[in-house]
Amino acid sequence: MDEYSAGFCIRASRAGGGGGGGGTGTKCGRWNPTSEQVKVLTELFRSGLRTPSTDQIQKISSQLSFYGKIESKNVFYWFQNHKARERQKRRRVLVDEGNEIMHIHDTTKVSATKHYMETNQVSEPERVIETLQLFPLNSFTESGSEKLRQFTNDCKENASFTYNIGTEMDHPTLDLRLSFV
Amino acid sequence: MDEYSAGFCIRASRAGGGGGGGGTGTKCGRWNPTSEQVKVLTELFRSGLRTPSTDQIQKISSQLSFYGKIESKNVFYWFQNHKARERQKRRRVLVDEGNEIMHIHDTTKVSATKHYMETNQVSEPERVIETLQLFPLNSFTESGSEKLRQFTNDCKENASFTYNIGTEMDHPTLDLRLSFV
DNA sequence: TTTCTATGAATGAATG
DNA sequence: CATTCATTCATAGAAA
Repeated sequence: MDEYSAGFCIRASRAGGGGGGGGTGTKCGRWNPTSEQVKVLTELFRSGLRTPSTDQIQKISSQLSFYGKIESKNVFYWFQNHKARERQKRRRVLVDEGNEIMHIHDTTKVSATKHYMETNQVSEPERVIETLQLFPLNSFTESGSEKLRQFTNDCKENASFTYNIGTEMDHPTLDLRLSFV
Repeated sequence: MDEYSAGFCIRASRAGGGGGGGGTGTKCGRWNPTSEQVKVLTELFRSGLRTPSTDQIQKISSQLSFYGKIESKNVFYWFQNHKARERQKRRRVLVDEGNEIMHIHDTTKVSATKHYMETNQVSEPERVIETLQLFPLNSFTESGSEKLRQFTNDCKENASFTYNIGTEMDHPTLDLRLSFV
């Protein structure tokens, strides 16, 4: 539910068969990477790149646009997801080894393992090779506005907050703003 | 789907509308905003509020607690994230558009490299409506960020991006890493 | 068809 | 304010 969605490409909710997009239109579809794009991205990942900087993302996106439509955010999400899921899998495996009692027919793990076996990912921790120099981490020292501190301890949840805005809180008061004066 | 369903709260009312109530008592780990809450927050953001003060956060949180469980820190984080992602998105879109321009020579292979909708309606200028006066927006300074210069320096590429079009862009370099230097 | 899986996209919650 | 992690939603494509 983000802003840049095309006006009416709504996803109603849970597995909504009602389908806003219709599907056949393919207009609001999500990015469908080509095999070449995936190949390059995977290669970069395997080379050690995990979280490319904004600059890197832009360059990668530019390069990959040769193979088909792509946007920067796609690259961003791809790395984000890829890293997260690799870690997720690893963690699940660990847990699985911990409780080796309850995986009778673990089809999920099998298929996932099969898929990731060919790329040789699971057993490669932080393989930062010579391309490391290409990823300058931008260091910036900046403020420490720990304003959040005030809210972390804040646990006052006045469920019975009585605000007399219009004398009726029955339904959503769209004029909530008025009470902020 | 039965492996990690340890029993988390089920998404109740993100896009469903109404509903809101009911299972608000779930022991969800993280805040799951109601559609009404999101609506109000978005409206506030749209009205120009970007970095609410502590006081404003408290009030907003109190008001929104009517629609469901919420804490001050949720409001704080919401604005933080919304602003950050808005900016991040805008940056990406700008660059993508720039890339699109410099990929005109790709019209040979890339078949359907049309404009993606991506109708960023985010461009809501000074939409400070009448409700602005109702807000003591003491912290409305979008400027003064010297750190922001980090990206102005990046804009240099946009202007004089002399890509080696005629030379070696016939087919993408398979060893992409080297081209990112 | 329906079901399941892989994965793109989104966002709450941090951290620096 | 920028960046990152964790979790979840949503959906295209493969199985069944």
